[in-house]
Amino acid sequence: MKIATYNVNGVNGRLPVLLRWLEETKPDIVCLQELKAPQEKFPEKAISDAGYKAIWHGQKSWNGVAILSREAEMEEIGRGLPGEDEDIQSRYLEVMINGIVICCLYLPNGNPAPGPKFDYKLRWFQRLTERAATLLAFNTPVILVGDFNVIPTENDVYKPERWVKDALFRPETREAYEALVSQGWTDAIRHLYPTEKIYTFWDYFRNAYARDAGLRIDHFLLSPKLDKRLIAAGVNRDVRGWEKSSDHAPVWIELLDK
DNA sequence: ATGCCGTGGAAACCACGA
Repeated sequence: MKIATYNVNGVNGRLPVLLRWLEETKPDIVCLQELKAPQEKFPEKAISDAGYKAIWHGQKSWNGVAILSREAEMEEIGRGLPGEDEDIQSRYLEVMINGIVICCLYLPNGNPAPGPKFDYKLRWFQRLTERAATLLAFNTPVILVGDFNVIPTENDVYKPERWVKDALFRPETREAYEALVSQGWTDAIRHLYPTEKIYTFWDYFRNAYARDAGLRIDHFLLSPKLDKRLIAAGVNRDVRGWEKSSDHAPVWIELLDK
């Protein structure tokens, strides 16, 4: 079973690229972030014609997450993170597929930091960590997947010294990520590739992709025991080089079917 | 050190992203 995540940066503007990538790689489950489309403007027909069922949580202009499934039935558990009633940003969607809880997330960017946006990022992170603990307590397989907007370590960025004051790499952010992971989660990419330079995002500016000036900010966190089913993982780097690409590349993992 | 590009929505510019 192949599961992928892709921050599309606009699901409608990205539709040709998204459909080509789905056709070429045929993941079984897909988590999308940054739909940038209201609920009624999600391209349901095109996704359906491509062979995928979809559940999505849209929002006008910003954010938005979706989960697609090619064959397996998919049941929604919930949308939005508990813990802050006034939070109306569409950044979290939770479904059950094949006995696995899939949590598709788009963690706030948090810049400029410090400031209210960074405070929101840290609050959101705390809520995610609480939800993650709740899910772990059920002892069912869970995957936290998506755009975390976190550079976990110096090995996950082309030039760490340039990012130390950035909301993606500040100590508070890395500590929050470490606190979450230490609940017992496995960072799938790092589990298989402990030391390699692996990036999932390259800025549109300054020829970043050609220079390989990238960041690793899209992650799969696997609940205990699920790591034993992890057989492969990678980044579809070439997609970042396609015409009209997102600034993120798709990331994928392959799990042993149970 | 930097929003230089890209997207969406509204309005012919601006907010926002990382």
